[in-house]
Amino acid sequence: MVTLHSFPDQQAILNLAKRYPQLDIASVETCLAFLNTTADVYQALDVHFARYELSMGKFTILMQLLQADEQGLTPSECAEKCGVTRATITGLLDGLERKELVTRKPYPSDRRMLSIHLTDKGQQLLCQMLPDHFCRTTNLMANLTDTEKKTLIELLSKVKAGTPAILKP
Amino acid sequence: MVTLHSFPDQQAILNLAKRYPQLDIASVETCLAFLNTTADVYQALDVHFARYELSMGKFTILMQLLQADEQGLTPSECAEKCGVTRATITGLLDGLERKELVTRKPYPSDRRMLSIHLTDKGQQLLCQMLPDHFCRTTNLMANLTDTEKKTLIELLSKVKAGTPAILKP
DNA sequence: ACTTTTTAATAAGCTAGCTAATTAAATTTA
DNA sequence: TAAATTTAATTAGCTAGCTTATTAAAAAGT
Repeated sequence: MVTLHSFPDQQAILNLAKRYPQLDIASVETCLAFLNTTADVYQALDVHFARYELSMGKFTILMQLLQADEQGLTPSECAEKCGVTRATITGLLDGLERKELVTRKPYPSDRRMLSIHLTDKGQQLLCQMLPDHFCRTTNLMANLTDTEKKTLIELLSKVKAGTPAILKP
Repeated sequence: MVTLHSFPDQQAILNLAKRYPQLDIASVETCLAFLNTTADVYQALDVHFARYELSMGKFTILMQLLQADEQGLTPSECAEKCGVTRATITGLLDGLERKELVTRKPYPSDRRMLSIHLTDKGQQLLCQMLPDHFCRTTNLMANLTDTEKKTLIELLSKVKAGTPAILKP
């Protein structure tokens, strides 16, 4: 999980800007605000999921399985839907299986694959926690009006559109 | 690092909203937009820091040391400024020391403490990478006008203000 | 002056992410 | 039909975060 904060004060940014003309103060401040908010939100979410002895990764898999049909999902499908590698999914499923929240079943037509299903216990846990979960998610965003939520989504998509600039060689 | 994505489609959110009246669609969509943007930005930043054989945590420590005075920083001060535990700082300093970017020196007046300093090599690495780093940070935010950057900072601080709602028992 | 408590850094053990390699199974190629 | 290639899941090894415990050193209390 990410709890890293960065707290440079205004003076530190100004000092750096003197030495590095490439530093755009407004951009750096926006970036730092984003990273600091991320650290806080993730830390709070970790506490939240820990109440139910879950992590965000485990919870995400459970949610994907809740919405899957009777065939379940393969580990590869879980990896794709959750945006992590298959190796990571293996570890997460190990934990979920140990807690008896999911089962790994053979895939009928391909012995390389598995079919992952929610157990009754897993379904019950989600039923129990989702009201609380959605309440908290709603309250996380309660300080924003509906217009502000839309604005935030638009601005975040502009930030996201800038990520290739970091990846470029 | 966090690369977890969550990609529920519109229909999935609507289905859940039918079963869980606590689910506020606008809040969940805003939250998911935030988490997805976070995943992308962190993934891109990981690639960026990896070019210099660093991680965000290591880079943050180096930046704190760059701005420190001649006394350096203690590991405790690093932990506080970076927002992680002292145990985590120990591991990060191990890596930075192995790369000869920092040195651990005895603290003059208290043998429990250490004084951490940038090496010449560490300073040279920062001088070399910071122009590129600030260019990329500027480009990450280039799709936003200055007004939008200020708006984003304000909206993020409202999100951050909502984190106690997740922490509350 | 000695004992107790607190503090700093680290070690141990864990989770969750990654990459690369491995094994078994399916598909493709010749 | 057999060999070669590709795929799915896992394993191994790593990093970076955490908590808890440990050890050495300083501070506080008696």
